[in-house]
Amino acid sequence: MNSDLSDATQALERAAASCRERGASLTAIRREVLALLYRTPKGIKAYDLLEQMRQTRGNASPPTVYRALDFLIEQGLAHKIGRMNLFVACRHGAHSSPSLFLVCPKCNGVTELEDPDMVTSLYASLAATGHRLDSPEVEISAVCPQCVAGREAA
Amino acid sequence: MNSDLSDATQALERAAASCRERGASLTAIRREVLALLYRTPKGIKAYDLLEQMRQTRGNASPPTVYRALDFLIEQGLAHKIGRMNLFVACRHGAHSSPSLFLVCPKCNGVTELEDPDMVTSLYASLAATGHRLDSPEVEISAVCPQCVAGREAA
DNA sequence: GCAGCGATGTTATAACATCGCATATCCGCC
DNA sequence: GGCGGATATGCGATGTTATAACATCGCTGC
Repeated sequence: MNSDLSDATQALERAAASCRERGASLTAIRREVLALLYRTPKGIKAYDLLEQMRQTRGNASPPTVYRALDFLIEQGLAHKIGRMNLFVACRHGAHSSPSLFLVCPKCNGVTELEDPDMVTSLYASLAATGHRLDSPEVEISAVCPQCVAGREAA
Repeated sequence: MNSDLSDATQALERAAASCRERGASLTAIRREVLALLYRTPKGIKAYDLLEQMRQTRGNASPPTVYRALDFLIEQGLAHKIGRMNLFVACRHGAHSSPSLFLVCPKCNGVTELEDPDMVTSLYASLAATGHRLDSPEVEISAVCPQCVAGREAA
């Protein structure tokens, strides 16, 4: 039972473990931020995150949030979506392959697309021009199914 | 002779013509902004653009620049690179297919990659998940050849 | 003239992100 | 136990990016 809750808890445990392996530590603040990211799969803005944080931690300030986010991104546990200034949790524990993020311009939601063929194809194109893919984030602006169907669903 | 200069001039003429076709007009301000974009193929930030603008147009303000940029983007003459808050001119007159931008995290440079196969593959993946590609901009963080070679070239 | 309209000017402010420095906390070491 | 360094946090100010809101200008058609 209690699927969501225990899923999130397990994910946090895994995240903590993977940090430990690297000699980093998932402190209380970072853990809270990561938990909030897990709770908002469509992505969340730094200042909305800050507002949430203040409910349990009244003295939270912008640096509190940004430092935690920077840490999580460094650890590969989260990503930043540049276009929308949105942050999302990474879906796969050890982002083995780069991720494609679909950012919906209508509702600002972010979903992650995993498509190995896509990634392979990308790599080939990049290699051909001498580029090297370095960040595991590929952002694509695309209208999400809800907004395609409902014409404004958020 | 005089390759660059006349190239830019020709590009501006083409841009003006394509605006006219749509009932839009490439005014002096917009033309200046576009010219500046042509001169900085690796992309430029809005406030740097503003600074440039002020040299010939002392009263330029943020909205001056942002409105011109919005217009150029609407007309498909420019793109915004979300991750870096960078603006670049579009390379192909009438962006028939979406563009792939390679953003170098080392030097912040932007290059545009045209790869029809890539785009086809992308479309297929998106369609499979119910998404619809709406913006002609796809940003990919990738180290550019110079930085791959030189280990910090900017 | 003057209404209508798109473009521009101008001021202020919203939204996003970082700096700099002081303090606290953890951990290994003596 | 106490010291010292590294890491994390608190906190205020500041820097950077973008838009809101409203006034004005200049053209075009009537």
